[in-house]
Amino acid sequence: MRDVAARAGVSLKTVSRVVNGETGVSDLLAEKVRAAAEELNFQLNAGARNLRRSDGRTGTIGLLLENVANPFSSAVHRAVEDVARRRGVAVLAGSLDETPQRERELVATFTSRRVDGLVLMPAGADHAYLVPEQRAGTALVFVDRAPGRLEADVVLTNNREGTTLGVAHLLDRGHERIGFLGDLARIATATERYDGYIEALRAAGRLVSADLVARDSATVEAADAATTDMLSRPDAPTALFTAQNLVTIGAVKALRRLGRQHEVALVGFDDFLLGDLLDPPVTVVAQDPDAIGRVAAEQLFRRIDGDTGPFTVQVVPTRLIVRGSGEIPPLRQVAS
Amino acid sequence: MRDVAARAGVSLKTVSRVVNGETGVSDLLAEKVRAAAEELNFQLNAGARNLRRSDGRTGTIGLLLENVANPFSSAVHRAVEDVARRRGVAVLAGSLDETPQRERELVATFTSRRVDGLVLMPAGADHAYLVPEQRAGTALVFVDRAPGRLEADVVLTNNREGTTLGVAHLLDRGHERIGFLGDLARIATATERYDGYIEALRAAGRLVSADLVARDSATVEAADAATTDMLSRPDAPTALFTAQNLVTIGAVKALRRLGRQHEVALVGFDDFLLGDLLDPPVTVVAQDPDAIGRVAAEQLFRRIDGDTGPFTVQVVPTRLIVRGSGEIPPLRQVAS
DNA sequence: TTGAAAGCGCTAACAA
DNA sequence: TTGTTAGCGCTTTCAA
Repeated sequence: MRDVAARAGVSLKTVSRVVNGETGVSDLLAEKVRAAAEELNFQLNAGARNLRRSDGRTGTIGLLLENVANPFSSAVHRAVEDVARRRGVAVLAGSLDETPQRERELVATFTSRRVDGLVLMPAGADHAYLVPEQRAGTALVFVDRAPGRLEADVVLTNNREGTTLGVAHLLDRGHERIGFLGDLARIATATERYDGYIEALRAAGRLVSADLVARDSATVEAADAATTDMLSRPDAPTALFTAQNLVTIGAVKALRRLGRQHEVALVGFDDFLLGDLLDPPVTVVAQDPDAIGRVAAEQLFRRIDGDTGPFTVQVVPTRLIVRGSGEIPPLRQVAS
Repeated sequence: MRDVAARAGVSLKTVSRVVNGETGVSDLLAEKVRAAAEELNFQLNAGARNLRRSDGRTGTIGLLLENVANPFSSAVHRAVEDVARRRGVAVLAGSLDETPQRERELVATFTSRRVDGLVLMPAGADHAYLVPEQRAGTALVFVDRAPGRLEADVVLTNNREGTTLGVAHLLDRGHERIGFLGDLARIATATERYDGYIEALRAAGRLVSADLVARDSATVEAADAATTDMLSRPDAPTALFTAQNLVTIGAVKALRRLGRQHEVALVGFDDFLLGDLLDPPVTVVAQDPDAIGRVAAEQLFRRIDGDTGPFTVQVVPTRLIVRGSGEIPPLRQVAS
């Protein structure tokens, strides 16, 4: 910037004014400055500006996701990016892989770069460590999972209600024995979905049978095995509710291998690419990652802009997408 | 940092030494400093450090992708992140949506934050605008597509050879009329894949028939329509090569709707989630986004670490994954 | 082993 | 309308 000033024959401050689009610079000088900046390929140093500025804004936010490569996380990412882009804000992103320690490391990496705010899909359960950061003015919005030991804005999926919706759909079609396959029980959303399953059964006056429940089936392979196992039992379920993406895929694989995909009903939580092209097409309770990301980013920027209202909990609704697998009627038990 | 110094009763410089792990500080003082830093929740300001440091490193890199939410891009993202994480480097990411203007905007957003390097999956064809940036010492690695009017390191997929492999696979099974459905011709990789198709036919002594080629079918809908159209012609192909992800899905949909998915052979370029669960499972020429991202990031850090060797072109091989759809034999034309 | 002083590139506050 | 000075939080340089 000094070089630009020298070349344009003006003071540093004048260059600063032109670069920042401030008023009160004559057209003549402004033009000279612009020409000099162009010739020297001048680019404002955002770090230096931030150091001196009174508002202390870096125009950068941090985004902590389960895994930048997973479809749900990356859809949230894209939605956050779109909101940030409109304001010229850059997005630092990182993956946590359900590792609380990684969460703390990434938060430190981002806050040391003085991000204006953080959108977190948290891996840990205790966020008290963020209190000083929050007090220092960093905006914090949690997505998909609520913070622990910390008050902050949250944007959540309707996990319990969505599951209830899906399970009720199966009950309505006459299924009496509905199996539940879920993600790791230590993950809050997994527990909420399990609660939804229980609630739907209770509401219909059904008993919950322990041998129809397989929680902690976190991978495709585990879900495949659990499904195979559950269906081989004497009192096998006539329908399955799979509470997560990979779990659904594992169940589809197992049903396919057993040749029972047109016999056992299936409703999955969370939509996935090509679910409509499978045979039968998979009925799902779809989340809306796009809305989650957008709502979270908008809340974040509201805080960054100075909103000091009470913390909010925003719930993004799920939607039942009927495609076929969830509408298979119960198989009549053959008397043996 | 000044506060920490005051509280520990030492000079600024001593705190700096401790925080940076420099040697030559007595254990006593170092401990005092650490205690004070802890009490005050001290966190080093990365921006201020960068402003003063001689090497000018920010410990941040920029990553420009086609779209952070698309499976190929996000897999590259994850691989880059993993390499960066090992060095404590943060990653700024953004989507270009095939828009050259957006590419320039994002580059500016990132370079004004003084990233140490940039990994680009470019949208534009002219990268001369990056010359000053490159001269200023920003490391530049292109992925998936080569730069235009600029010399830089590149990591590419074996597009032409991969396509040749897939088309030869169909020729080997006796197909004489093989349709080609491709992405926008202005995208370099799309053209390379088309060239591979031509080359495979030529190598087998076949003629290229214009009515078997539909380039510019960039969306699922366009590919669906093109497939439907092509298969309704008198001299319809007995096999299809689809040169991109969404194009493959469009073709699958069309074949399914026509009820000909077990009749017309299909080989797609680029693998996709659940391709193995479709009926028939889809044979593909798979790229390796993981390797692409890893190799690119490693090259980037080599440059950041001062490697001044000649620019490199690294080609990541593709792999034919045989699943069923590509092994359907040619349908005998019924004499009418 | 420790510290004082200068200055990175920029903007705030004030002066001309 | 334009410019001068100080200082953001840190590291470098040099001195003690």
